[in-house]
Amino acid sequence: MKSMTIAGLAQQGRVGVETVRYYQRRGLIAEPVRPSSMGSHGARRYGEDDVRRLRFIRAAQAAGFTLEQIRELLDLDANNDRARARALALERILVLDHKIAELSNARSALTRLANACGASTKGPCPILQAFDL
Amino acid sequence: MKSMTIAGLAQQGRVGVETVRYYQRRGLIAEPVRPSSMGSHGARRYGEDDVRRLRFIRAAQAAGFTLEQIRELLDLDANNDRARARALALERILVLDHKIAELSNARSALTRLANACGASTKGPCPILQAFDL
DNA sequence: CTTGACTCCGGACTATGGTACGGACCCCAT
DNA sequence: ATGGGGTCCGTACCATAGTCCGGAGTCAAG
Repeated sequence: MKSMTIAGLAQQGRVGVETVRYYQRRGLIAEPVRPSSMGSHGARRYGEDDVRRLRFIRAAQAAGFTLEQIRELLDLDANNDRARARALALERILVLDHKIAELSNARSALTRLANACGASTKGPCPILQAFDL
Repeated sequence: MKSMTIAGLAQQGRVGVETVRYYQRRGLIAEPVRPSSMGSHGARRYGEDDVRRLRFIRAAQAAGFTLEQIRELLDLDANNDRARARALALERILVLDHKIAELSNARSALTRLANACGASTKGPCPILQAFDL
């Protein structure tokens, strides 16, 4: 399993082939040289590094980074720019903390709403009031 | 402050006028009858109910509902469909729990990354490894 | 040596949630 | 009564992150 084609890479990264191609266009994944015996056609081959890169992209996305920011992170990795990487990470942690708090509040509101709507079958279910924190 | 124009409503809901109009097109906010003395022109007037509705939309968005789902919630509120409202709330809580866990993991990963990148100035800053949980 | 699966590529299309624009119209203060 | 700002309306445009399409080339098995 040392070398695979784009379909294999996509599968290992749990994304579609078109998504891989899209990331290539966006500069997130390098387009390997084609081992064309002649002319310029032939399928590209990918390895473990590409799979790691692809997985990193998905994880970073889950962390809320945009593809553009992920592109920067990958560049940073190549450049070994520790300070900038650290700054981006700390910045994102702040946003994440905010987001986590927000979602937790929303969760409380929804729990209250679900309880209120389950409590009885009469009277209005206070949907609009659910988020009045 | 009993009645206001669209600009006032937008301000109270901390959104832009264009956004209010967009929500109207999407059916999230009713378009009040225009108190046209004659013909069919005259600015619409909005009240506290509309502000509440607008704020609800923003809060529900923060909870991860799409505008389409929010439209459904608002319809439910009008219809008093407790069961469906409860189901939507419970469903969303599951997604929220998943999302919160995901973001918490990402936060840990970023904290480790920030530490690693701050620890020393030499050696590679393991950006790609940051999300290998 | 043909057929079918896969690849490459550019460009068009989708969904979501807005944001901007231009012309027509209307209301209020000066 | 007039001029500027606000409103109304449709349409167009934006960013993000894909997803799909059609044609052309290629490769491997039968």
